[in-house]
Amino acid sequence: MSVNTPRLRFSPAPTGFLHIGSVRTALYNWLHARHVGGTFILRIEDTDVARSTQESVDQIQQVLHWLGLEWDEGPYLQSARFDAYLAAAARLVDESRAYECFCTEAEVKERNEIAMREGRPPGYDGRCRHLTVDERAARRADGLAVSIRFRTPDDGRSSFTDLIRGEVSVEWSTISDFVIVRSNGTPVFFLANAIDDLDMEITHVLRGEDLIDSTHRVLALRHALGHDDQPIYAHMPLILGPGGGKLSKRHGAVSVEEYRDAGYLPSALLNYLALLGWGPDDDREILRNDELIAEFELERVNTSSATFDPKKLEWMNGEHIRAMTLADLVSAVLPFARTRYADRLDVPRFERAVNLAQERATTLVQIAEQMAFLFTPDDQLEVDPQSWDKLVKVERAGTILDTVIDFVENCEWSDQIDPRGVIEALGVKPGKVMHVLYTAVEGRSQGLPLFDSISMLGRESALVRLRAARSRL
RNA sequence: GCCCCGUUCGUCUAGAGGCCUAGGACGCCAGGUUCUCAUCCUGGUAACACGGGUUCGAAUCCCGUACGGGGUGCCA
Repeated sequence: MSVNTPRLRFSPAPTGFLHIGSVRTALYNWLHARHVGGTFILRIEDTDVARSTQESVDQIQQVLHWLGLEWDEGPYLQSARFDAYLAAAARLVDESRAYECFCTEAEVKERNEIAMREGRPPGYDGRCRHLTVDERAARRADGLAVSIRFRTPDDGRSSFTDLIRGEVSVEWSTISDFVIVRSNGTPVFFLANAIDDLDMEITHVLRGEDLIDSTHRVLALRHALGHDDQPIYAHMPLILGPGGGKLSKRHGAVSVEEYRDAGYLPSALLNYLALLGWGPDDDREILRNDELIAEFELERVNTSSATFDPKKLEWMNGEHIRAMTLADLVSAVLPFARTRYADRLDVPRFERAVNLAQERATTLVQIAEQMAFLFTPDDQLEVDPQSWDKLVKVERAGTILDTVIDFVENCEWSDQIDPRGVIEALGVKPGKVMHVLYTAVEGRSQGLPLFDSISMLGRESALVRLRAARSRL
């Protein structure tokens, strides 16, 4: 009805953590809204009072904020609009487009199971469809619980145009009457969804493919409510776990919080998710948010479901880390450093270490861990067993350490303490034994560049560590 | 069971009838650069699910089969 700006909504159910698939739905809605200058609305679909939690409502908003998917309107809570839905349901009953149903959930379920067993299609059998006024009154007098069921058309087809898939249609006879108000008096998704999209003048509905079949029911409801116009629908492919099937906990992290805590950047997560089912029309893979917005085309979204690949996400996160300014990266790593070595953190050294780690890390957590040796007291430095084994096997390891200790003791101090000369003088190729020094100084045979590391630690601390390794030999 | 949607390298994808002896990216493998590791560079591996049509010509269009996913809830 409004022919003004496009209006889109992300409408999660607050029944748990925000799944990575839901995040992509939010992202595509947001991207399209921003791309066309539309309005992005957050609507919480909490009609299932029993399963919805305030905690989840808060979490959804936190996660969206963290990702930078800011909404323009809302959050609207459906639980605050029950009156509107119930009034509409009452109207539908008056008009005979819906009817009171006295079957209990358990009864319907049982009948469905019997039908399945006997090879008949399941679905509501229409038992309460044609009750007379008297029959209804009698049942109510018996104190039976009442739900309201929508009467679906008996024949004909339902169809709509999907922006991604084209025409989607189905035979009405395969869709049975469905509940729109539970016997506890609360409205069901289909009803609330239909009414809200109407009231909020939603123009584009982008959601997961799992909702494609429910579209027909929502459309029938809209029609019954007096609206024959349809929003533009686009059903996006689902995200599968490695090996196919639902992406679930057994595949690793499936909630955004887990990725955030593992040191992933919002920009990388968004970039990766955007590319799962869509791509710009050139070969670019690393895209900033503003580039995603500029390039995003709903018409280019794929039709087939995609498998989530943690490896590629990790690579992409590394790319985003490398693309950051040092100042941004420093503040991004800071919280991770604080939780690890809060009081020992010294800022100039931290910044220098971040700078060194930037080109060799894929997550923020990795960066924080790579520099841990800098903020660990000398006597608490943990030496990685494998690295130590490797050190022990080096011929003349003791001599090498002695020589380097002597060098570090007497050399002129600078920001690059390079012991290669004295090692070479021993007749040993420095490259082959450098891991000895890494292990002694950093606790691992691999890590931040050694010359910088010794310099950052300072002469005294470096000597303590080298001597500790020497005497442990 | 019935209904809906889908099917290009292991994975994400390009491909809208001839430009495809199918391109890019991740991964993997092999080299190179480098103070370690990583980054980076070079090269390699590897795919149009199958069967019928339509057409001079099909990865691209149609039909069927197989396979995968979703729905069939008083969940959303």
